[in-house]
Amino acid sequence: MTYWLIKSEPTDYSIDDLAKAGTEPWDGIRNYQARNMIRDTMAIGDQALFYHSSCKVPGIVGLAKIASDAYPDPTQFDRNARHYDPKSDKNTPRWLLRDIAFVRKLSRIITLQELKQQDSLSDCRLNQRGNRLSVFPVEPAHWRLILNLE
DNA sequence: GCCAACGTTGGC
DNA sequence: GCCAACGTTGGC
Repeated sequence: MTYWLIKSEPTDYSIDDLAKAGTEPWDGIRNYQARNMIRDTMAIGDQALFYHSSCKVPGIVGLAKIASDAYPDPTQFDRNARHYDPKSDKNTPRWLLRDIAFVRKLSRIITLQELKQQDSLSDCRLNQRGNRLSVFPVEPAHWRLILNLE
């Protein structure tokens, strides 16, 4: 059982989109470190903080949970997809994904600015420099701390 | 295997 | 739109 943080650009896919869909294949991850965690460490039922990035107010906006095992991301073979990967072979797909399910929206956005002000979260990956991974594990203590800010 | 060039992420 | 901090690619 691992807690996660997953990022999404709200203009691309927001927490409201997930709320409407209920469950959604979490596609487009094209980073080996992220791929390995999706494949090896994630488990069905794991919970995740849903984070909005590259937007006016970056921050945590909701909760989701992992809803499937890992399987090949179909968008890697789609010539017209944004994350098409011509070098990925259908017999040994390079990129995997999992379905994620909507749990709930937070009552308010817990902003990145706020999270940065928490001394106890200074060793959370979110607050470390050059943090560009779109998915990473969150310590249980950090998880509780973050949700207590809600 | 090194490393420069290039591409991407994401806050600001 | 800028730029820091990566990750990836490809020549050698």
